[in-house]
Parts: sequence; C-alpha cells; structure tokens
Amino acid sequence: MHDLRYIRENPENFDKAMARRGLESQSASILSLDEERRAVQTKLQVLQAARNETSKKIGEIKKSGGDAQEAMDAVAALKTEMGELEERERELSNSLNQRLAGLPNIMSDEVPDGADEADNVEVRKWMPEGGEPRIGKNAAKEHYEIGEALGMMDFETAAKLSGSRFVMLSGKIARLERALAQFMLDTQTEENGYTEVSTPLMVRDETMYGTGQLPKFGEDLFKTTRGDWLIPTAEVPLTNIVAQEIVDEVTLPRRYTAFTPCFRSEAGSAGKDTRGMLRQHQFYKVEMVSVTKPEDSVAEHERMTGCAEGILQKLELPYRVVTLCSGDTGFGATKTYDIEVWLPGQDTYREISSCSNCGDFQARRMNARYKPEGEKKTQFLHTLNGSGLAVGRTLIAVLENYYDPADGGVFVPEVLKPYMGGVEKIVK
RNA sequence: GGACAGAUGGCAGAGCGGUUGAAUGCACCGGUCUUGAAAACCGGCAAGGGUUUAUAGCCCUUCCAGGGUUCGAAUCCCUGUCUGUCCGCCA
Repeated sequence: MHDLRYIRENPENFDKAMARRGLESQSASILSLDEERRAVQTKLQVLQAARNETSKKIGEIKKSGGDAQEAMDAVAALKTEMGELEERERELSNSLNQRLAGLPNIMSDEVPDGADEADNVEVRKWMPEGGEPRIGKNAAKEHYEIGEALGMMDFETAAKLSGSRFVMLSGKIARLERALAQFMLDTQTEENGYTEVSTPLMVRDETMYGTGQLPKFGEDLFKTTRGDWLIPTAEVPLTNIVAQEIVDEVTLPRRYTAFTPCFRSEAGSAGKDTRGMLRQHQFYKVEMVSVTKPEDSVAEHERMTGCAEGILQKLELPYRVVTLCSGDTGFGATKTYDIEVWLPGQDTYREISSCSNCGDFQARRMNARYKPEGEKKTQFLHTLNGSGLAVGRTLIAVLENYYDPADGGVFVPEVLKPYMGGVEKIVK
C-alpha cells in the first residue's frame, strides 16, 4: 500500500517509480480522487460538527423542560444532506483504496533496470573448496533420473493420487528431505537468531491482503471450501504476526522462521519445468521473516541473504547471488536477491531462495507499527522475507551435486549425516 | 455441531442513551523530595484523518466489524468475527 501523502508531495517520483514497473502514470488520477475525497470529507465534517453541537443543545433544552422541536428539525435537515456526502465519501475512499492496493511497491534505486530474468545482475558467486562443481558435465544427471533410478522418487504414483506436479518420495530420499528441513531449521534458530514458529497453513483474505497476495494474485493460490486460502509461503503467516499491532520497540528486530508446506496453483506456468520436482503444487520450505525499524531494513536484508547463503555453504553447494532487475522484482519488494544453486544436471544455476526487503509496503497494508522512543507518532515497520531455503529444490541440488556416476548413488553431505542416522551414501 | 458468557486505551478494568475519548489501577514519561535510588507526592500519557507553514490550535472519526433505532449510542436491536465455559463429536 502506498502513502497518499508521499504521492501528493512527490507525484513525478511516484510516476517514475511506477514506470519502472511498466505502468503508466498513476498520480494524476489518484490525486484527483484524493482531492475530491478530501473536499467531501471537509464538507461532511462541518455538518457533523453542527449536528453534534445542536444535539448537545437539544439535550440541554430537554433537561430544562423546554421545547426542542425547532432544533430537532434542524438536525433532521442536516442529516439528509449528510447522507449523500457519506455515500459519496465511501465511494471515493473505496475506489481510492482499490487503486492503491493494486499498485506494486516502489523499488530501490539499487534495482537495475531490465525486462526479465535475463537482465538480473550477478552480485557474487560461491564455490566450495576446490573451486569447481564435483560433478563434471558429462557425468551429470537430472535429479529425477537419479531419484527414479534409485526407486525413491515416484511421479507416477503421485499423479495417480493427485494429478500432475506432485511427487512421492520414499526411503532414504524421503528421509533426506526431512534431514534438510531439520538442518535448516536448526541453523536458522541456533546460529542466526530466528525464533521457530509453527503456523496455520490456512489463512483469511485479510492475511493474504496484508502480504500482498490479494487482491491481485488470487489465481496463484488454492482456496478451501470454507473460503480461506492455503499459504503459498510461510511469509504470509509469519509476516502477519505483527498485523494490526503497535509493537514494542525493544522487541525489534523480530526474526521468525518456520518450516511449512507451500501450496501454489501456479496458473499460467504450464509447460515450464514440467519434468521433475522443480515446480510443484506443493513443496516444503524453511522461511525467514524479519520485522525491523525502517532504518535497519537494508542491513537486515544483507544479513538475511547471508543466512540463506550459509545453508548452501554448509552443504557445500555452488551458488551465485543475483539482484533481480526491475522487470523481475516481485509486487511487494523494494529489492530482491535471488540465490541460485548450481544444478549439474541442467548445467545451469536455478533459484533456490529469494530474499526481499518490502520496506513499509506490507506494514501499511497490515497496519503494523511501532512507536519510536521519545516520539509522539507511530511509524510503520519494515518487513523482509527470504527462503532459508526451499527444501524441495535443495533436495534436487544435493542429488545432482552429490551424485556418484560410478554406482548411481548419492553421497550424503557431511552436515546432514547426523540427521540421516549415520547413513553416508544413498544407494539402491 | 448445541447452550451460555464476553470483546472498552500498552496491559488490567469501570462505564443510569445526553460535556464519556472514556473512571480507576499498573506500566511508561517529566518533576518535587533524596548524596543516589526506592517510596511518597504533583503533572503528562490512545489512534487515524481533515484544516494549517506547523509534530501549534481548531474540527471530524474510532470503545471487535458491518448494518439499524434515536435529535443524540461504548451504552438499545440485528448480523458477522473472535475469545472463554459447559455438552456432543473427534486426530
């Protein structure tokens, strides 16, 4: 949600910001709505003041036993006039809010211009000790080839139960998924100071609105028969923890993490990544969410990205970090880093984490505030979210990077061994 | 699912339909006292919006949400949401 006052004071900046999102000028029509609404509001308030005063007088007259009929008639006249203005005010407010709710966040100046993911800018690259992926190009296999050959990754049975874009894991690969989740959660809580939260997976409209999935992106979500939504990411429940709150400054920054399933209907993405478990209707993810004071969010963004990278480093998986360009940056973000892991089977880097600073955009929608020490006014918080990491995709990366062409098995990364009951290698 | 009870400021908790935006207590901030602190005492302390150069004044709105009754609603009525208690069902 946008700050009307900002648009009033910086209309040309606002239009420029929206232009970077590929939108035509917005400020003129927004401001004319705003102006009309304020005019109506002011007029209405004058009448309300008159009504209040006269009503008070009526009370006094009646108390002293006088005849208040004249004053009562005056109020009745005011009321008919007020009714129309109230109606108009409601209409104007609604259309103004709808307009604002549908507009994306203003991006940071650091976001490079660009049309799509091809224009994202690489920030850094990381390789484990040795400087090269352990699997050469010729020996590499895609994760589904590896998993199916091991007999522990079954798309057909999943399709029988649920249709396309589902998978069924079994045996050591199923355990590997659990091990990864456990390992990530332990790292985020014990080393990075995130508080583990177990959240609801079904949420209301307002909650989805708060983080920006609604009203525009309902198509990408699953809706239940009772009318609420399955979360597409734990960002939604975690961020909304502070919705409607005026939080105590000393509790900031707040850092939450959760391990949850994520449900995405991914409408419109048919045909993309159809093989394998790269793009599914359901997957597990460990999510990080930070809530900070405005002045701290930029630093927090770097920190959070580092927390996500730490997981890959411990797993010794090669990756790179890119800054998303203007055309690829999500609706609510001021700036986003994607972390892309090396997938030997695809001979390319693929997104495994996305870390976004949303500034006060979500906080405005959620009305999440704090009161700075010594100040009278409340301020909107800043919110950030990042994957730490997408478990399904990390599983893919482990399978492909730790694949042993000699026997078709998969080595268990060192840090996961304690979580795998001592298993060193997954074999048929 | 059935039957009750409730939802008020950061928290707790009052509130005959008419200076109640709201008593009181706690918390918090400032002051007096004190060598310092505590205690005691005094004062301040909701949010959003309009108007405005103004975070000054003035005004409007808000006591879960949305409707309604009324000249006037925190107070009365209806609907919804949430919470609690009892019963039923159940992993």
